[in-house]
Amino acid sequence: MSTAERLIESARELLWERGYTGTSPKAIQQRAGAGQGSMYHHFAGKPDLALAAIRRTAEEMRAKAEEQFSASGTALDRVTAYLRRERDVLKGCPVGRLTQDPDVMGDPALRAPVDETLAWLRERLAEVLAEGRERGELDDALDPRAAAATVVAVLQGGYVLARAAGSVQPFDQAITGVLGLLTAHVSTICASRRASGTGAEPLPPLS
Amino acid sequence: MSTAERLIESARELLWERGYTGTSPKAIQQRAGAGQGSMYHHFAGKPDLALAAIRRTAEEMRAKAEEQFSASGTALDRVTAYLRRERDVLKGCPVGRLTQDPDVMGDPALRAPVDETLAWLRERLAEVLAEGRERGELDDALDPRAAAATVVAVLQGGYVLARAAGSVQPFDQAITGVLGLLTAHVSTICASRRASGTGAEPLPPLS
DNA sequence: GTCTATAAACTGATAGAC
DNA sequence: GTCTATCAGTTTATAGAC
Repeated sequence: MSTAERLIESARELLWERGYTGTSPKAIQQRAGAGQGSMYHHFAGKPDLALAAIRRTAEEMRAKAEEQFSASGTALDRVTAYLRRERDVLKGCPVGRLTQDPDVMGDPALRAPVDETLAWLRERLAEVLAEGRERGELDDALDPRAAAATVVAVLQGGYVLARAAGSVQPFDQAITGVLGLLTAHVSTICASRRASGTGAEPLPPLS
Repeated sequence: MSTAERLIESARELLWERGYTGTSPKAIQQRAGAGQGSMYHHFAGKPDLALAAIRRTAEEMRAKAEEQFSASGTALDRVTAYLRRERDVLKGCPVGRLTQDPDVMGDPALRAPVDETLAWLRERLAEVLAEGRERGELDDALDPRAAAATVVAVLQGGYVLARAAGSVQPFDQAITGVLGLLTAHVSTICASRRASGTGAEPLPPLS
């Protein structure tokens, strides 16, 4: 791996672990095994290197999410696959955590990938949910945009709860909770079943 | 206000705006209008002052939440009041944001109030939801602990989305979304109504 | 109690040798 | 390209005058 690559990867790790303010150029250089001059040869400075790191992290995050979003199965299957995907829960979200960094949010260039990534996640999830509604998998009462924002928020907030507790338990509970709430919107067939006391039964396969 | 008080209040503001790592003793002193010696006379150092500030913020947060939790009305009324309460959305949660600060999470004393506050929020919300279920307001299918974790996560994640977007819109959408999902669990009466196409009507008053 | 002075380490960057 | 040297400013204190 080239020196520039090692610097970017080291910056990605440190930004995830310690944030922008908590990450010094020196720390990045040491982790990358590079000297001062080497870093300033490849990058204009800390913000420039951070931008490269943040862009790569954002890109990677979208690619991983798209794997679940574009998979086969019902809308709820895909949302469940996304939420239940293996994650480094206690490390938190490498993109979401940057929203707490005033120096990142104060720099339009650094902020843009953060903004775009979370906006893309909401849009893409809204599309998946809207598709599920059109197919008759999901209740018409469900607002795809609002539900999408809720799903992304549960994920971001789940990380916060897990880190505070030092345990994945509250994260898992939050995910379980929102999936349970979404299940109640799985077509009106489900609602009528629940009303007649047979809610525990699975739905029939899709046509 | 005494010098010690001014230092604590200044620390609270700066911890909210810039986090622990991003807040220097010098910045706290300047905002408080106090000298170096003054701060070190009243507090052992940055961690000690931060602890006083974090404890106060945590206490205030619990007190505000308890206002809504212990209010009158149905469980859903109280959860709605809590979620819809006026908030400084773009500033984020002064307690939740500390979970992103490795120096806070690495110090057991600083971490404790953060952990305890978010755990208390989940427990208290679970109690409110369990009470609503016992009263027959909420569906038996709803898991109070999971739903409570979801509600707190939506709040914490909503802040993240709002800060990323630079707008309260995704926060409001996430809240609207989770309240919409919860509404589907408002007693089985609601489910049968939705199944029969009269879901827009309000529920009858409680006995 | 509050102030100024001092200090060792770190931060973010530049200069110039190799 | 990579290195070491240097630097002005900041961070987190401590010391001691008032």
